[in-house]
Amino acid sequence: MTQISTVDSILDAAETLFAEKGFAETSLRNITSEAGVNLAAVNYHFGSKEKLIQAVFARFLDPFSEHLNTQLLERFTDDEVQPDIKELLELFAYTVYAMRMERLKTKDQTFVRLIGLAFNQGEGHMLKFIREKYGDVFKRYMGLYRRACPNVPDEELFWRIHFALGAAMFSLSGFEILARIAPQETLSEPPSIITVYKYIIPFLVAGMSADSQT
Amino acid sequence: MTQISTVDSILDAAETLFAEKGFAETSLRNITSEAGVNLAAVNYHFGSKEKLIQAVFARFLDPFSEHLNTQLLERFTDDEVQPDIKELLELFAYTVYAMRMERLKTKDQTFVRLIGLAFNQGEGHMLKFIREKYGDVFKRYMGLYRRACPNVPDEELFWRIHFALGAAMFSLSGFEILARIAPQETLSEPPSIITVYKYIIPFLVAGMSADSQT
DNA sequence: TACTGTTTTAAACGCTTATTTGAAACAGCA
DNA sequence: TGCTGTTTCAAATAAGCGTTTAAAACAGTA
Repeated sequence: MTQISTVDSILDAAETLFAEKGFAETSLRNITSEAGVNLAAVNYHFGSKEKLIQAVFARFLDPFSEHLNTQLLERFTDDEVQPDIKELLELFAYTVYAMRMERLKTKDQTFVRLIGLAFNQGEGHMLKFIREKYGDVFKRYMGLYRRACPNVPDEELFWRIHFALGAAMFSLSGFEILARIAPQETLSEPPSIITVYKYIIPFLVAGMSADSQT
Repeated sequence: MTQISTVDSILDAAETLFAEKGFAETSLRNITSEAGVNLAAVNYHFGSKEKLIQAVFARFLDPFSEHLNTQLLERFTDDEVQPDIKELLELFAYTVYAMRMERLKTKDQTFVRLIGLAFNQGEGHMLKFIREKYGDVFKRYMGLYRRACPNVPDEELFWRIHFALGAAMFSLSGFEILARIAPQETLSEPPSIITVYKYIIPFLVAGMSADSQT
């Protein structure tokens, strides 16, 4: 067990607690006592609670968007070829999953829950922060769907992508609660979050490929 | 303009503010000053903030579940006929829309945002309250999907329904923000929340009807 | 009018919050 | 060792929170 810095233990604790309870419900005293550091450390190292929240997001969104971006440039270079919807969805899912694997102590649904929080209780400035920092990668990703679904008009495609985003975020971030009430196919196999990945891909592929509502 | 009671103005203000900012971020002082009533009125009429939250939910979920239930019993009585997925989705969408129409002052996405809050920051006891009060109607509704998708196993169908729920909740509750950045098909027609209803139905029908992941 | 129960009011309660402060502890270097 | 900049610490600050209280205002009835 290597010694980790004050900054990192604050980020670790904040990430976990934010994902579990939300921003407002998590106090700095919660975070610092969980991290085993002094209360004043947050304001010393980050300046304010607000900036701590942004730092938590930056820590996992930076590698996430970088990973996604390099994969996009690597695997979808040819402008002539029509990208495969399933491949696009799987790439995104795998990137989320890879981020999770990089830090073993983090729970499966932590990242998705944080993203959901940004949308639901960020009061705008959180989404603004995310859009400004990571908007370009997202736009490039959306552009590939544009090419993958040439028969779907721009407006409808925009909403379809957000339908997909919502489906994924809701089911993944609420996985722990939902898995408890979900029926199980086989008793031998305990329900893991992989199940959701397995089921959601064909669901979204079908939705994205549906005939347009002209 | 008819005079409304203290209780109702508290519920109105609480509903709006909760949907906008969440439970924890909305103080009783916010609510009572917005409602134009005394601070103590909340604890006098509702007992506590917690019970006020439940009252806000009950006020719109009671008529919602009743409307949905009567429609289900009315239109899907015959156990032999296989229900149509599109009809099931449209019934749900219409019920949400009808609840919105009943109270004109309420914003389009208020109800969906509240439901989303219950899932995201209810800390369990909110979902418990909803499940206990409205679980039966939801189960009956889910049972119809069971019959409508005979080739999809229970577990996969369960997740598909929650994918659909997530897609709807995310896009509807975030409509105001998303509509601002969405491309518009025709400039003549201003983007309304009806657009989302129009687009999401075929998306979800296709997803729910997709081949199972056996 | 006098008495009733209900509702509203202003003020206070005790507690938690984010943030600030100044001193103490620590590091690296002369 | 003595100095310097960085980091940690306990304590205090001011503000906001949900909730309670006791008195005032109100409505209905006898």
